[in-house]
Amino acid sequence: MISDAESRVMEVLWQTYPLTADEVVAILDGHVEWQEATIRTLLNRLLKKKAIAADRDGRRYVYRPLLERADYVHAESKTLLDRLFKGRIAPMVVQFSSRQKLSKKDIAELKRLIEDLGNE
Amino acid sequence: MISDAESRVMEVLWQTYPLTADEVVAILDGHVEWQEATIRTLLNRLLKKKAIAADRDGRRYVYRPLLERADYVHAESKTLLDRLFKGRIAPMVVQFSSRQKLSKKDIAELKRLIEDLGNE
DNA sequence: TTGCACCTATTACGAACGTAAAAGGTTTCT
DNA sequence: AGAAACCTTTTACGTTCGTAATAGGTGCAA
Repeated sequence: MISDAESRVMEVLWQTYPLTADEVVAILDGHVEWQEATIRTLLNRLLKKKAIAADRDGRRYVYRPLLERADYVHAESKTLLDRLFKGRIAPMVVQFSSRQKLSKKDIAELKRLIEDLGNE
Repeated sequence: MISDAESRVMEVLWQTYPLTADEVVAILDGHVEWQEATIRTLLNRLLKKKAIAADRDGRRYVYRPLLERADYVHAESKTLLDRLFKGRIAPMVVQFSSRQKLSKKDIAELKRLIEDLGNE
């Protein structure tokens, strides 16, 4: 429901909000190669999709997210897992680690998680 | 590069190949609600994208995958991880488990993986 | 050999996307 | 008041996607 380009804008608002359109543009500048007009279009599409809200602030609007990042992230993750790994996370991790060496940090984090899950 | 609908067709061919268009249609029947024509369109788009190949077999074609599932799966996973988790898998697992209880099977599998990775 | 059956290839069409320019409405400066 | 500046809202346009229908070619039965 939220497109790739739109999610770039969401990321900005998840980081800080409220922001004016100009501020969003400023933050994205250098990271993406979009014209200001493009970013305004994306803000409007997100508005129409109720992913963000706009509050009037004097003569301009300030935008803030309505959709929460955690919900979005979970939905996207679940879609991918369902589509490619029958909904299970372990096979994804296994597959991933067979292609790309996990960092020490990753291993440590996973280890800790497993331990926590184990003795609860 | 490969769309959602197209990947449904790829899954069929990854499972068994070569297959005629009719066979693909037969296998998908009941799983998706597409007309035969739709599936043929998808096969042609996949051909154009070089994701599959068609070999003439008498008066018809048999299709087989060119793109390997493991490559596709890895690419898709990586894209998602990069976009949402800065490329790291552990945060994804942590996030996921905070939203959705991991099955015993998942936990066991992860545990085994971690152990294998640990002492190598 | 001619029409039919059976395939494949071409064309269609609306919605969503990426990307952006143009038009409109308010302040504000002069 | 009129023009300029600054925002927002509309409109645009080429692609890709989902979903199909139709046209085109070829071997086989009559």
